[in-house]
Amino acid sequence: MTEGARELPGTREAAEAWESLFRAQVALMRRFQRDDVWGDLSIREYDVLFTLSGCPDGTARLRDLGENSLLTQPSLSRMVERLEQDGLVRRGPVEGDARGVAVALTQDGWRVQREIGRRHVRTIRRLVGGALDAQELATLQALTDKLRAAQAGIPDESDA
Amino acid sequence: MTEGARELPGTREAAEAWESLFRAQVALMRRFQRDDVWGDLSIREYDVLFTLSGCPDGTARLRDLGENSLLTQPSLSRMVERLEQDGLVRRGPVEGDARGVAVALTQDGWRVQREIGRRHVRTIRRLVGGALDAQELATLQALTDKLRAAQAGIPDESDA
DNA sequence: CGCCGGTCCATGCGTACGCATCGACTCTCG
DNA sequence: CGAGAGTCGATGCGTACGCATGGACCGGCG
Repeated sequence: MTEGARELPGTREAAEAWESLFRAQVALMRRFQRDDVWGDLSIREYDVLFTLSGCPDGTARLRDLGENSLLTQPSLSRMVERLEQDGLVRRGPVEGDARGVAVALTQDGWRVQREIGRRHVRTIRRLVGGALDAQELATLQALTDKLRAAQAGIPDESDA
Repeated sequence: MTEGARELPGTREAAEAWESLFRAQVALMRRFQRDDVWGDLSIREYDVLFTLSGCPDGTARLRDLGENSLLTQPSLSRMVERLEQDGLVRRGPVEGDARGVAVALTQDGWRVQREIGRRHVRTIRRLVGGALDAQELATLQALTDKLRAAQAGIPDESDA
């Protein structure tokens, strides 16, 4: 603490860590986007398929899909509509809640996700695995997992 | 290595680290977006102002701005056009290259960036600083800096 | 000097996005 | 059981986006 400014402890550290995290994500994302592995769909659409592929039966509620996405609810709703027209997902009712929409991967959806994922993971290995060793990767994963998990416990506004 | 699959060493570790990093970024970004600190401009527009605020004289070439952004060149071009109409930046010629466009923060641009930045950094401190301690933040920053820096040295295609 | 490939930014165009809102349904509570 | 608040997803509408392309300029080479 060499400055005289009455800065709350940890503010600079937090801001700089976030900026580094954000910039790293942007730099990698730019390269992933340029990568020629996405076929006909956008990286955001792939992300939805990927999320579904990690859900039981490749199925999730529209609402739950939105939790892991930066898209707004209307945008996600229309994206799923397009994915259904492309035959990659199917929309159906939710057991026990007539408001809900269940989104499920079709056979084609599984296949497309697997094919793109296989190519994509190769790029990840090259760009991420080529930058950090196994120990560093484990540490990075632990820290970002912790960072993400903690968000659930922090309220929207701090002014108690 | 307990699996029989012929998986290249480090592939899973790299993929899992990237997914954790990505999800953490999405989770934080969602909360930042909901945060009521952005005034009239989008988070992407603020990011441009923030980048400019870290450049000498608050000035950068359009091309260089694009390097730190996920936006395409045409989108960035039009965003800067809007920011100029809003009086936040000024476009001018580049010394020694008549093709280039220099983007500079105006007085209003500096002020708006500072005001939003001040509020935003408070949220960062709460959500990021509230999740990791100083040591962890330093480690996270070091790893993501290294990850980002390494991208410059990795070619687009690996198939030599 | 004149040409030619490469770079930099702008523009036409179709599409996906976010915001506001709506209709349908669920849940709570009197 | 019925009313009102809350949740979930769809839709109208204006706008920002990405893709393809164009025009201006730079740099190298004959």
